[in-house]
Amino acid sequence: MVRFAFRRSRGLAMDFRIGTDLEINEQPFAHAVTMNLFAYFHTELVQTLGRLAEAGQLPQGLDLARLTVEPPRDPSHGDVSTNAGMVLSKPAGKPPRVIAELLAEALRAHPAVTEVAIAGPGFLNWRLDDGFWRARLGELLAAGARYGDSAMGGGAAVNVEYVSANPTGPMHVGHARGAVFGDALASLLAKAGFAVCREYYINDAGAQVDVLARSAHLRYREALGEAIGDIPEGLYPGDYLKETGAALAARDGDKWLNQPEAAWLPAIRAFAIDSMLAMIKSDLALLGVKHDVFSSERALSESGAVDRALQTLEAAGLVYTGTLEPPKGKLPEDWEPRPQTLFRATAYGDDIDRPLKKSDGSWTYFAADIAYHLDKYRRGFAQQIDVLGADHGGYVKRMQAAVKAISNGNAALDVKICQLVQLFKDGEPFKMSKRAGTFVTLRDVVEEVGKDVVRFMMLTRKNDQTIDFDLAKVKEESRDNMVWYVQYAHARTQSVLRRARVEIPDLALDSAALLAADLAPLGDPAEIALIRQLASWPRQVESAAEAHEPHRVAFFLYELAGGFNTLWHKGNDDASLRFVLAHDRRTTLARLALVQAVAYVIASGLQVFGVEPVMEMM
RNA sequence: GUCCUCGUAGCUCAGCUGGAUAGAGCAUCAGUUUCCUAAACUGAGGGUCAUGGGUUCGAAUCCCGUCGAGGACACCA
Repeated sequence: MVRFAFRRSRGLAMDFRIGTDLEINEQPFAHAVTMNLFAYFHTELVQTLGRLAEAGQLPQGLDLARLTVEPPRDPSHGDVSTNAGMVLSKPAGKPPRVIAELLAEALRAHPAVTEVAIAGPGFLNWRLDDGFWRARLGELLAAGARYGDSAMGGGAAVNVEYVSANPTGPMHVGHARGAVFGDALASLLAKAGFAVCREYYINDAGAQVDVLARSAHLRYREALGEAIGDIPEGLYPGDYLKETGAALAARDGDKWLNQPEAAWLPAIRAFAIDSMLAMIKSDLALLGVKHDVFSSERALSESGAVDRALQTLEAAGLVYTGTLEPPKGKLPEDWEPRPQTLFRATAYGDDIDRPLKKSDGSWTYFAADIAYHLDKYRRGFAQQIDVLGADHGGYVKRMQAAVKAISNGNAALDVKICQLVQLFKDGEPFKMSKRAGTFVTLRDVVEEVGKDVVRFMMLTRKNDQTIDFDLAKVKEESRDNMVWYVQYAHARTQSVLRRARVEIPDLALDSAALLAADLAPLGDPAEIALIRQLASWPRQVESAAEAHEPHRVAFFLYELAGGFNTLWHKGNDDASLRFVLAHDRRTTLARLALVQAVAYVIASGLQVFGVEPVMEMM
C-alpha cells in the first residue's frame, strides 16, 4: 500500500539520517540516494515538536501540513529558515515568537548549528558551520553525478505520455518542445524516485490516416511512372511521401494500381502508418528522445476496449443522450441541433457535457482517449501526466473529468500544455522547410544547431510560456546564452583539472583521490557559498519534480555556473584563492574536489535534460 | 459570448505552490581584467508585480471584478 498523502507537504518524511559528524569519509551511503538537508531539518523539527507536546509545552496533534523548512529568500538571514512560529501560533494558542523560541532551544543543541535567530513576524533562522557544509561536499563526491537522486517518489508508478504526434508526417519544432519536455520530466521524476513509464499514443485511427493512405497511394502511382500533377486539395502534399510510395511500389509492384479504393485502403494505410512511424522514431532518435511503450489507438479500439470503457461509465450513470446548446461564437455552417451520446463531464468540473459518438454512430476521439486512460489506470498508473500542445488547452478539463470518472477518483491526471516555439535567425523568422511543405521540421533545427542545444533551449522556459528560439543567438558565447554559459562552466571545471595535472604531474586526481581529499582547507566564504549552492541540488530536484517543472533545473544550473565563475575569478584578484597552487598540495586537492563536485552537479542536471556535458570549448 | 493560458525593471525572463527589503541576464553607467585559454568579473541606477476589491499574522502568488495579449470553442484528431 503506497500512501501519496505525504507528497502534499513540502517537507518530506524520510527514513534516513544526515550525518552531522565531520568525518566525511564515513558518511553512510548504501543507496545512491542523497539528502535534502531541508527535509532533514523538517523531520528534526517535527520530532522536536512531538517532544514538546509530550512535555506539555505545546498541544498534542498539531496540524503540521503548512510547516515549511526552506532557505530564506535573503541569505543574510541564515542558511535555513522555518515558518513554524507563524503557522502554529493560532492552533497552539501561543504567540509566534514563543513557539519559535521553544524550537530555537532545541536547535542550539544541534552540533552543526552555529547561530539561531528569531526575526520578523516569527521566522526562525539558523546557520550551519563550515564543517556541516564540507560534509555535504563529501556526500556529493561519493554520489558523483547521481547526487540529487531522491527517495521522494517512493517507487510510485507514473505514466508520462508525450509527443503522440499523428503518424501522418515528419515532426516539426512544436513537437520537439513537447518531446523534450516530456522526456526531461520523465527523467526528473525518475531521479526523484518515481517508477516512470514513457509512453507514446499513436493516433492511427480516424479520417486522417485514411487521407494518409490516399496520399500514399497517389505517390505509389507516381513511383510506378504515372504523371500525377499537382497534389489535390485535401491530401498531404509533403515530399516525404514519395519515399513511402516508392517503397510500396518496390514491395507490391502494380498490385494496387487498377483497384477500387476499398480494396487497397486498409493495406496501404497500414503500410503508410508504419512508414510514418518509422520516420517519427528516427526524428525522435535525432533528439535522443525514447519511449518505453507505444500504444495504438486502432488496436485499442479493435480490441473492444472503447466499448468496455464506455460501459463502465454507463454503469456509473455518466452517459446519456441529449442535445447540446449550439457552440458560442462562430457557428459552424453545417451545425444543427441533434441528440448525441454524451459524457456527463459537468459532474467532474467541466463546463459542458461532451459527445462520445459522432453523427455516424462511431466513437469520437475523446471516447477512445477515455478508454486509453482507463487502460493506463488498469496497468497501474494512478498518476498520469499528458504533455500536449497549446491547441489542446480546451481539452484538459474533460480529460481530467474522465480520468476521475473512470477511476472513481483514485487516479489523477496532470496535463502540461507546452506553448508555441517561434523560430528566428538573427531576429528574422526562420524559413519553412521545403521538404515538409508547410513547417520547419525537427530535423532542420537539429541539423542547424545540434541536439543538445535544441534540448536545453526547449527547457529554458516554463512550459506555459512561449519560446522565441533564435538559431543564431544560441551560438553566441555570452552570458546571455544560457546553454553556452552552463556548458562553458562545465568545460572550465575540466580545463582546471587538466591544468592541475600539468602543474603537479604526480598528484593523483582520480575520483577516488578526490573523494579521499581532506576538505578542511575549504573555508573561504566564497568556497562555502559555492558548497551551499551545490548542496541545494537535492532539494531542487524534489521541488521541480513535485511541480512537474523541469525548467527549474535550467535556472539552477545557470546560477550554479555563475557561482562557480565568481569563485574562479576571485583567483584573479587574489592568487591565493586559485584552485591550483603548485606549492600547496593539500589545499589544491581540496579545491579540486570542489571543482569536481561542480562538474558532477552540472552533469547531473544535464543528465536530466538528456544533454552531454562539454569537456572542452572549441 | 464561454473557457484556458499569460500580463513582474527599457528588453528577455525567474520568483521554490502564502513569507521577511520582489531577483537574474541583456541594455545603461562606473570600475576590474597581459588571469588555473575563454565575449569574463565587481558594483550602481532602474518596480504602484496590468488594475480595483477580498481572504489573513502576511499576497506577485489564493478568490471575485475590470482592462489588455494569445489560444481553443458539437459531430475534427
